[in-house]
Amino acid sequence: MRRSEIRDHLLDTALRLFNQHGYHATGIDLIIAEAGVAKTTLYRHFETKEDLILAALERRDEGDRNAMRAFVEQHASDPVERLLVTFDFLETTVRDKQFRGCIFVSAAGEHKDAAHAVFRAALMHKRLVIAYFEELAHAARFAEPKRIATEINLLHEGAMAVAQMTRIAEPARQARRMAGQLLAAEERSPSARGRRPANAKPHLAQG
Amino acid sequence: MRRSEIRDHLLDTALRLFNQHGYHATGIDLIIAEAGVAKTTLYRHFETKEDLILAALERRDEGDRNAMRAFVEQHASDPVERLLVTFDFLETTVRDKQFRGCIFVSAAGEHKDAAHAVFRAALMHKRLVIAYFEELAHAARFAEPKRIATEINLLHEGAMAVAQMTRIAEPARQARRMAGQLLAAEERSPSARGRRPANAKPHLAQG
DNA sequence: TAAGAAGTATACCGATCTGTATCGTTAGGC
DNA sequence: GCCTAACGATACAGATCGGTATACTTCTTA
Repeated sequence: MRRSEIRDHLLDTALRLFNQHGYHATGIDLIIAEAGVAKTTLYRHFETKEDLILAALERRDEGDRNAMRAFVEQHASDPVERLLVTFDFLETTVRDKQFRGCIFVSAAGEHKDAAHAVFRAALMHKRLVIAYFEELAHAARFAEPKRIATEINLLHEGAMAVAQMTRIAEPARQARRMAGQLLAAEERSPSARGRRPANAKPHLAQG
Repeated sequence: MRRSEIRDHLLDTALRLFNQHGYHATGIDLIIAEAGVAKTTLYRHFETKEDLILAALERRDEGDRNAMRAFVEQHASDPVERLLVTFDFLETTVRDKQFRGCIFVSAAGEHKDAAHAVFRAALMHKRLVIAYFEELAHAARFAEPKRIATEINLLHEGAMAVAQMTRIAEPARQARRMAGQLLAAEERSPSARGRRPANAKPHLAQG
């Protein structure tokens, strides 16, 4: 392994173990053993375990949001449909056999102080995801894109929490159907309704 | 403190600290210090820390579900309204300044192995809550009470996850409005529709 | 009221935790 | 090709973890 790759390899290994066992339950010794590097090397890249966690969350934040954007742009062009397609992306996430809940919610759950850097990093991820939903809701010309975004986000969070316990992908599909039902009843700007009547898209109600 | 009260006092102290700091981050020494008992006493009541966690979750499971039942029965008699009132109970929960996320989701998040006793205890709580929702959905004569129950549950989980991060109560109200919107569009058995037309209850759509 | 169960206080155990120190080796940029 | 920074390996420090042992005291109850 080239030296320039070590940092990312450490982050990926740590993310895998944090997801598998949790943050407190994953020791530094396990991380370096799984990554196959010396402890000195880890502490040359990251000052403390908390720094490692923060860097790992940052990496995952970027990766996840980029992946969602790419998935959405590839699977739908209609802006309303794009909001629903985010649930298809979610389904691919929870369908992974290694899925054990949202790592950001888990991170906040193990660092519950709202002033803690790890909590704030997790919160920032959620805010950026909601901002993306709002961007989609705005493009779809919904009358209240902010509210639509938080509703979509609430359904995402619910599906992930349920899937964390049941370890099945159905909650993601159920959340998609619920979102379709709700969006079909939402007001959109006249120009949007003119081009695409809100009640004329069966996929909206059927998810 | 009477000796018969010590066990419950230990469980309440442990629950408070688990909620405040998490399960791994809460040490035995802190629990006994906060409870004001000797370590020997704790280990006379609970064989291991895991046993303490399990007993604490069990206590909280019973308390929470009883509280929700009592709240619902006190605040609504109409069976559809009762499903929505569960979100008012949720709002009282997340409005507590000490709310830091669902302790069962956090427990599962820190004990991610689906075969782990703590994970299974958390899962059992969720199943019992869904069973109660199904009971309410059945009483409301919805055509698919099982699906309705899981949808209500998904909204509950979403609201709790969002409130865990934002530390505000609004997600609970938003989830109630979403539930009202969804239930208003649901089919109910003829006798139910005969007595109470599904589309004639404005509170359903407005939450 | 006497006996026994359960409480307190404290010292201790071995394991594990994060993080550091030491030192020989290796790889990459000039 | 050489110099230096980064690597691997290992030992270790100091704190904390869950859990036990011991010795003394207090409450409960038959």
